Amino acid sequence: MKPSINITADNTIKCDACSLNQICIPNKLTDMEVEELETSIDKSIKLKKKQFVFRSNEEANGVYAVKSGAVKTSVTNKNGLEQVVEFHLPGDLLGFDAFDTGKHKCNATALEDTLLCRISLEEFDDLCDRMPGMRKVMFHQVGKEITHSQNLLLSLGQQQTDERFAAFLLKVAAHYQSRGFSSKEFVLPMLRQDLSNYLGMAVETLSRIITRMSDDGILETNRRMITIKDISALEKIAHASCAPDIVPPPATNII
Amino acid sequence: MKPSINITADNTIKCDACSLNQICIPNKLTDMEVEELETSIDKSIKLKKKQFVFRSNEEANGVYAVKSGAVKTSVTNKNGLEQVVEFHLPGDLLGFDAFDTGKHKCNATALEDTLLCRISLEEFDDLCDRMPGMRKVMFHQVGKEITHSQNLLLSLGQQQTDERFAAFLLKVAAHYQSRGFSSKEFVLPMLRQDLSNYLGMAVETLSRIITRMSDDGILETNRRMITIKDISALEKIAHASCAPDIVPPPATNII
DNA sequence: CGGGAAATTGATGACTTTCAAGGTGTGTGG
DNA sequence: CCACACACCTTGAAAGTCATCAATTTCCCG
Repeated sequence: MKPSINITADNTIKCDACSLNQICIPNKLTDMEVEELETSIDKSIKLKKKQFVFRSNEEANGVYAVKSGAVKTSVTNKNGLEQVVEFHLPGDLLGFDAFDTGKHKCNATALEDTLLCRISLEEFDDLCDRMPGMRKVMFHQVGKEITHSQNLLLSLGQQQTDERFAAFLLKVAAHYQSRGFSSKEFVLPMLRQDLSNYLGMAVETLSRIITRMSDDGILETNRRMITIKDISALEKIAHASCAPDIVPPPATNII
Repeated sequence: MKPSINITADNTIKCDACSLNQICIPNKLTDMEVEELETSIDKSIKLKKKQFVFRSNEEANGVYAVKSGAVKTSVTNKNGLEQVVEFHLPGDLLGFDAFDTGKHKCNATALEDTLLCRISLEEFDDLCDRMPGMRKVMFHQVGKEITHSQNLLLSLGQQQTDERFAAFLLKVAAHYQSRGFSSKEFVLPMLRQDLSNYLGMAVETLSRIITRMSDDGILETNRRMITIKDISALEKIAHASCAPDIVPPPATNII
């Protein structure tokens, strides 16, 4: 485990000049609101690989945005077993797991050297009170996290290992595409260990899946760089678990 | 699939007379707030087994509280595969999956004949604006759902089938105990099918686990009635997945 | 450049699913 | 009120998937 350092970096880039402003908090705010937000942000959080952003049961210090690098969030049971809950890439927010109790429910760890922006909880609360756009940010984020958890549950509960990995790749590809990057060629910033944990399988299983898909010409890998060669094959694998006799249930609601 | 009926029942019980008022919304409100809440509740929702409370992608009609019976919520993928997300017992709330977009993300189905109370979204929004207690209810509920999803993820990703079932039983037992009922003897209102789906295993696997635990004297079952005979054995099974060489990570935080 | 962590590969076997059949209970209609 | 049908649950046998263990290779960092 790396030592804890909280370096203060230079702090010159304003939100409206930040390359992430369309996918970060500002995209839901007016120019005036951004101006005000600006004064409340600590843009100097610098983390080295394996350092914690925050830890479970800890009093929350604020809400974070990933500027560069990557962060994983995970929960741990009393036996020390870890389950990775989400990977946070540039533009993603984290820290909302504490917004009801004030204490974090999961651990957040830097996967590589990472830059973060932070708003303190008090200021975030205050901004939520005064800015409708900020409440939108919060609702949107919490809804996103709930949806994410449900999808992951569906994946872990119902899909085979290769289906899960294919679906994961497609999700990451869509993520990068929506941010203007290549959806065919990208870096997976996490260890195989973390990814296999997230996908609910052994490292060896993940490794074998990747090898098999490479052999089949579906993708190419060079360490953490992934190149998708046959996206339709990937889609076919991701949706393989199709029960033939499923019919959509009729709409019998109470209202 | 049962037909859709929306019967209006008699509506005489006030919240402060309801046996669930300590575990339902009123427990976070002042007497005056309850008085006001009272006027906004439709207490007449009556569902038959297998009817939907609401369905995925549907415009949300409100927030619900289970008065009697039981409801399951589940998500479905494009292949029609279902994953049960949660079982809602008397006193539990549901409908918060729509609170950011206004549209539900999951299906909610009555597991047996069920009575519900409902507040419309508009009135809920309005009450949240005016009553601090109501915001507390919302935050608490959303936090609860996030925590629940994370725990279920941890369970599906890291535990063996019998560990998952044991942990589930202990959770239900704790739930009933906290509501003043027996923690040793209770009814599981859901089908084996739904429970096995929730726990991420085949029905047959669940059935075999139950049989084995009965043979081992850990529990007795009569259809849906469960009697826990040896709770410590159950706890031992639930926590079995203890890796011997896990040490708690040192506290290296950024703040 | 060397040590160690991370990733891959292979062999084996446990756990779980699947398929199939039988049993049990519930509810509905006569 | 009874009987029958159907849905639900249980049990058994066989097959597959995936985890585990162990060894090797690759790559990263100091």
